[in-house]
Amino acid sequence: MSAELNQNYDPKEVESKWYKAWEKKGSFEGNVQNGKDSFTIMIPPPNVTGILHMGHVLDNTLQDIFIRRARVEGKSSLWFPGTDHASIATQHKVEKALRDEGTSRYELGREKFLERAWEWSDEHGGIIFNQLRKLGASCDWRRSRFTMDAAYQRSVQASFVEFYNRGYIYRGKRLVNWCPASQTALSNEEVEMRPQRGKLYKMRYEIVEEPGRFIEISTTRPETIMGDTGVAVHPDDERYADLVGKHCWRPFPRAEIPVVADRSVEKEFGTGVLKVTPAHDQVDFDIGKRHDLPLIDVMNPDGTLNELAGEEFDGMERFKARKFAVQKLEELGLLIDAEDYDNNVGFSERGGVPIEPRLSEQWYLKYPKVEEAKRAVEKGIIRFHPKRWEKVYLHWLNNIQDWCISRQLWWGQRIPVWYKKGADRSDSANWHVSVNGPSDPENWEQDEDVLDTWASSNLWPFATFGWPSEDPKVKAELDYFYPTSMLVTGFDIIFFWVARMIMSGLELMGEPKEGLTDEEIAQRIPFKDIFIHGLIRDAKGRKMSKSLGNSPDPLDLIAKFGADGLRFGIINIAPSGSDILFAEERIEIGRNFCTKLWNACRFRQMAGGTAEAQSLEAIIDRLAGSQLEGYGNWILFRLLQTMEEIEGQFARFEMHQLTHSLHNFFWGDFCDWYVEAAKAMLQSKDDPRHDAALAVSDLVIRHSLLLLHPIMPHITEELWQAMGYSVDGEFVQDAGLLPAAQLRELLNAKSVSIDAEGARQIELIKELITQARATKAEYNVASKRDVTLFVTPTDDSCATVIEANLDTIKRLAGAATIELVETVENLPGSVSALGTVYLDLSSAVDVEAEKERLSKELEKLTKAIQAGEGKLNNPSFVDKAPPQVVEGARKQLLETRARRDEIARLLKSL
RNA sequence: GCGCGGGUAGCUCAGUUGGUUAGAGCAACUGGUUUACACCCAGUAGGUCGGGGGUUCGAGUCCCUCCUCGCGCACCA
Repeated sequence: MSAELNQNYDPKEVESKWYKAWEKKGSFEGNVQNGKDSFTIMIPPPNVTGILHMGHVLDNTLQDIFIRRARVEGKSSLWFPGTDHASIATQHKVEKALRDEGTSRYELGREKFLERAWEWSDEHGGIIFNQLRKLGASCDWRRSRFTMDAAYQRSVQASFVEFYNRGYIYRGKRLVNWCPASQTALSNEEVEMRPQRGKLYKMRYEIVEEPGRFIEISTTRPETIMGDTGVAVHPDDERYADLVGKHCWRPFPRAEIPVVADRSVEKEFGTGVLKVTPAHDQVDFDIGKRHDLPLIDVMNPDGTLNELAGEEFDGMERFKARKFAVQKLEELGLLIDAEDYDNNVGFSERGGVPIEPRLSEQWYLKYPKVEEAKRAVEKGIIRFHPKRWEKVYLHWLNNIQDWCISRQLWWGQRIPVWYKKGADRSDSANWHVSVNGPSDPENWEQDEDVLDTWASSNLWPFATFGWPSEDPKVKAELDYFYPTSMLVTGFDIIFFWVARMIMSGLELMGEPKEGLTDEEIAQRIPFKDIFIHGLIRDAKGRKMSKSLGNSPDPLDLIAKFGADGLRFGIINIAPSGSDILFAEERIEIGRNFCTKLWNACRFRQMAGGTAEAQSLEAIIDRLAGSQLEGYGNWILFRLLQTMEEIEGQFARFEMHQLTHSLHNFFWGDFCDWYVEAAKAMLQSKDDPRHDAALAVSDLVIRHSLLLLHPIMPHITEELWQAMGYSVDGEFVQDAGLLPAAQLRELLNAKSVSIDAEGARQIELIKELITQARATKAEYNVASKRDVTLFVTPTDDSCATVIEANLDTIKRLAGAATIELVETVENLPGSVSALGTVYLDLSSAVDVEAEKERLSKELEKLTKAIQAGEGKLNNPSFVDKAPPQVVEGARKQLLETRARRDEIARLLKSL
C-alpha cells in the first residue's frame, strides 16, 4: 500500500490533480501506432462560444467512456476535439452586441464586422474546453480544430470546388426559405413548423368580364394580395368552369389578373379558389410557372413590404400589413368572413420568426452518393444504436431535396466563386471556381455569401486531419484513424449532420466515381457505429432552457457530486428513451457510489498486509494453488460474470446496463456480502483463509477499478495509485484490462479454478442468512448479535455446506451460536433451500403474528405449486416444451413442494 | 395524413431468442453504529405488466385492435 486514504473522498482536489497528471504525461494523445488497433471518435463540435450544458455532459461522458474503455483495452485511442463556428448563431450574438452599441454590421462593413466576430470567438471560445476538462474528458487537446481555422476553411472551400467540379453544385433562382430576422436563406432542415392560431379570411374578387359577379377566395395571408398575379381553381370544379380564362380584379393595387385551372388546387378547401402569389409561396410559384404568371415580389429582405405593394404598404412590417390589408378589404366591401384557423407555419429556428418564401438566387448542392448512403446503413456497414434510428435516417434520405448551402451572412467560410466584374452573374461562363481564386483578381469579385455551417461540419471526420492535403503525415493519419470508430450524438442532428457527413465521406474520401461497391463504401464512410442518445429534459419533461431556469449548470453539479459522481449519475439515468428526465436527486447515486468505492478501499487498507499487488500476476500468485473457500470462489465467479456482462454491453452498445452491472456487483455483491464475510476470515492472521481473502479482495478491487475507470476516471486513478496497483507511477489506462475469458485462463494456469457449483452454494447460504435476518427483524431482534439459531438441514449435503460456512453465517446473520438439529418445536422459523432456520426466543412467541406470516407464505407457495402441477399434468407441455424446460419445471415443483410442506409443518407446530 | 417510440411498484426505469413465484434505484415504513461507509446496514410493504382479442403447452415478451402520452416527417392556400 503506498498511500493511506483520507477518511473522506475529496473530488475537487483529486480530480484536478489527476487531470493535470494525465495531460502532462500525454495520456490522451492519440497517435499512429502500427500494429495496434485504432479507436477514434470525433467530438460533435460544440459552438465555439457555447458553454457546457447537461446535453454536453451526457454526450461527452459517453464518448469518454468509449474512448477510455478502448484505452484500457490497449487500443490506440484518439478523441478528436474542436469547435464549430456556428455561422448564424454566432453572427446573431455579435450583431446583438453591435445593436446594443447603436450600430450594425452594415455600418461597420464586412471587414470590421469579421474582426469583431473573431474577437468574440477568441474571447468566448475555449471556455467549453476547460469545462470539458473539469468533466474529465480525455480529448487529444493538441489537435483541437476550429471550423474557421485557416486550414479548415481551405478544406471547406476545397470540398465546394470538388463538389462543383463533380457536378453536384449549381446556382439557381428559386423560392427559398428566407429568414427576415437574419436576412438569409435557410435550408429546409432549419425551418421548424409550429402550430399557429390565425385566421382564414374569405374575400371576393370581381370578375372583369362580368361586372357584378364575384369569385370567393380563402386566404391566410392577405398581406400578399398585392403580389397576386392570378386566381386558380381545379380544372374539374364545375362551379368555376366558366370562369377559367376570364379575369378578376385584384383589389389593390387594382389590376386584372387571370383565372387559371390547375390540378394542385384542392376543391374541398375553403371556396376551392386559390389566390396565386408566385413570389411568396411555393405552390403558387409552381402554378405561376405552369401558367406563365408574372412574379411580383412585394417584400423587402427584412420582411417589410416594398413599393410594388403600393404606396400605402411601402415600408410596412408584414404582420401590420396583414391587418391593414384586411381593413382595406373590409372598406372595399370585399371581405366576407374571417374565421379562427389553426395551421402550421414555418419558423426560422434561429431567428424565431416565421420564414418568408422568397425568390432569390442561391447555391445548391445536389446530395452525392445518396444510394450508397442508404445502402451503407441497410447493409449494416454503418450501424445505428439503437437500431430504430435507421428508419428515421432512411426516411429522410428517401425524401431529400437539393440543399441550399449559401447564406447571406458574413461569419463563415466564404463561397469560393468569383464573378467577372460587370458581367452577367447568372451565366456560368463568367464564373471562376477555385480555392485560390483567379490569377487576375482585379478583374473579379468574389461571391459575398458564406456557406451553411453544416456544409463545413459535414467534413469534420476528415477535414480535421488536414484533408485534402497530400502531406504524408495527413495521409498516414487518415489511413490509420479513418473511418473513425463511432459517432456519439443526439437524434436531433441526424439530418443536419450525421447523414451529410456520411454522404460527404462517400463522395470525397476517394476518387470521383459513379456507384460504389460495398468495399468502397466501407473504406469511405466516416464512422462505423452511430450511438444515438436521448435529449435531457427536466423532471417534468420540459426542454431545458435558460428562460425556464430549469437547466442546471454542470459545474455546480460537479462541485456538488464530483465529476465522477455526475458522470456515473448521468449515465445511470440516461439511455432510457428518447427523453431523459433529469432531477438532481437522481445524480446522488453517483456520488454515493464514489463514497462506497472509497470506503471499500479504505477497508482493504485497514485490513493491512503489505502484499504484492503491483500486477495482476502478482496478485494471482498469492492465490496460486490455494483452494479458494466458498465466498472467494463466489465473488470471483461473479467478477468474471460481471466482466462478461460488460463486454457484451459494450459490444451491443447497451450503455444503460453498464452502471447497473457495476453498481450491483461492487456494492451488492462485493461490499454487502464478500467484505462482510471476509471480516470473519480476517480476524486472525493465523486463519488459513486470511491471506487468500486479501488477495481475492485485491483482485476484485483492482478489476473493479479497471472496469469503472471509463465512467469514473479520477477516483479510480486515485485509488489505483493509493492501493499500490500502479507500477512505476503508470496510470490505470496503462495497466490493460484482459477480457474475462483470458483472466479465467490466467487463473486456471495458476490452478485457481473458479467453480460455478461452489458459487451456487454460496447463493444458498445467502438465502439462509437472509431468512434468518428476516426472522430476527420480525421479532425485533434484528440488531441483536448474540441470538441462538437452530437449523434443520434439508439433507446431509446441505448440512455439510452449512457446517463449512458456520462462522460467516454467524457473522452475517448476527448469531452467537448456530446449532444443527433434527427437529425444533415451538419456535418461529423460515424455510430456505438448505434448511429451515429457527430463532431461539427467550420470550414467548407471538403465535398469531407468526401464523399470519406463515399463512401468507403458504398461500403464495400453494399457488405456485398449482401452477407447476397444472403445467406438468398438461401432456402438451410435457410433449412440446424443450426437455430442459420440463426438467426445470419438475425440479422447481419439487423444491416448492418441499418448502410448502416445511411451512405447513411449522404452522402446525405453533 | 404517414411514420417512430412509450404506457410494468408512489416516482424514474430494467426485463436478452416467449419458459421458475416479474426486478433495480429512489421514495415510504420498521429496526439499527456490528473491523470501511448514515452519501451507511438489515428488514418490510407495494404491481391482475394501458384495455380487449388472438397465436401457443406457456405471453410483460409475438400478432391484431382500441385507448393514451411523446416525438419526427408531410401539409390545404
